[in-house]
Amino acid sequence: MLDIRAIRQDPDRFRAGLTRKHADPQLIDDLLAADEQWRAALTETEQLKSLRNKASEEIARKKKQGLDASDEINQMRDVSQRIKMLDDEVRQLEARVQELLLAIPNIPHASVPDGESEEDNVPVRHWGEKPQFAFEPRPHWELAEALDIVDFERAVKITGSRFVLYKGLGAKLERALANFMLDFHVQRHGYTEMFPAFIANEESLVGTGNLPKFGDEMFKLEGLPYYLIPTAEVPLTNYYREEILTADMLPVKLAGYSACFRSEAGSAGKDTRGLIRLHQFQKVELVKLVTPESSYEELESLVRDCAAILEALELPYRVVEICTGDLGAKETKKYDLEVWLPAQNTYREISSCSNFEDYQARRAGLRFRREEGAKPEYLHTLNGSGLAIGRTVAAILENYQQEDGSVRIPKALVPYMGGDVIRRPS
RNA sequence: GGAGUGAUGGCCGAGUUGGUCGAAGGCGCUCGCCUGCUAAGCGAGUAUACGCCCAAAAGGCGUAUCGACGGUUCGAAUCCGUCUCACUCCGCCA
Repeated sequence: MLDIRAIRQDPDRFRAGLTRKHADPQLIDDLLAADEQWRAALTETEQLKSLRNKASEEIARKKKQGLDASDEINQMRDVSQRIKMLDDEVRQLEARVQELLLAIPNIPHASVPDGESEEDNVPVRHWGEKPQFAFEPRPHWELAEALDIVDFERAVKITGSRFVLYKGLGAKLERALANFMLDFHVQRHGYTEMFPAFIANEESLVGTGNLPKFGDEMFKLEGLPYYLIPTAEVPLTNYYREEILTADMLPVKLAGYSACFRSEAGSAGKDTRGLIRLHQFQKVELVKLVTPESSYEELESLVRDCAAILEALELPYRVVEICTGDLGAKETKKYDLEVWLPAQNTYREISSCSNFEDYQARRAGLRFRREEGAKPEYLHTLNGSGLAIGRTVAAILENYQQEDGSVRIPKALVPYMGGDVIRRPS
């Protein structure tokens, strides 16, 4: 959520920001109109309440002295009626302002490259050597099926399409990656490990910005105000919701493993094979709560933290800076890490690292005090995938495959796997 | 799931015959005084949000907030209703 006071003060800046993001700048004018109505009504009730408070004191005093106060009481009867009506109006107008405010996207940071779509995203850095094969590299789903480590067909029987079941060393690989990533971020990067519930309530989802606008991208529990989390970002960012932190707690760095559930509405026909786009996948997510002045530095270090996993696994990747047209609603700036998938001859998103500035912090009431007695200020929040595990499995299978269909295990993962190769069952 | 108890400020805790209660008192914290040092003692201060005034800050004014929502009333922390949460006991359960 944007700062309504900042919008009142300089609406053009926000209209321009929305235009850059290819959002409708008219949203700002709708908001300002509603805001004006709300404040006019608010001023009126507050004046009446002030009158009533004074009269109440007067009545109390008179009664204490045994004097008659029925004149005042009768007058206030009407005033109270009027207040009741106006209060109702104020509530509705305020709700309208809130609704509009919650629906307005964040505006991009000045450094974000302009662009229409993902076509215009800017690769900023490449790492690693793409593997050379003396044979035609096979896609990860073929490898996985041949190795009998992922069962695509039976998973559909058990649940439905876009669900998978890991089996044998596939299941172990999934578990090994989770452990490896968590240990790595905790030990090398100083994150605190968190294991959240996979269900979150509506307040939390509003806090991170998934509601009210993106409810159809999630699975909702029938008859309950609960959703399956689309990412551990939700519980982690909401961990300190409605709290005021002290400066010495910052930066807060959390690493959480969870399953992530996405309805993938509107993605029919895309990535229907393999491990790339599923209704459930597992991920280690990094969340940071930081001071406003440090958030862009923290974004760079977040990208490095996530990239370090790819480097440790020796998977080639590139960093892409997301352009204004491809930026999500909540973000001011975002980098994607894309891993090399040789069988598809393409880079594929495996992590997404974003700065939200105070957009989520305002929604979730995440604040801090610089020192004892100082005014509370909103934090900046960031998050990044470190990494999406299913896509990491896909990347390992494709990059580490050998001609006989076996797959080597990256060195860093061998202690977690207890072996250095996955072979075809005999 | 059944029964009971409770929810007040950073914390503890008064306040339930409705009336200057944003809320006593204590603790904590901040600043100052005092004091060989520390402790103790003394004094002052110590919530949040929103609106208005002010170019802005400082500051001032107003409104709201005693779990949430709604009701009664001129007036509610105090009365009534609904809900939520926490705790205890019983049942069930990995």
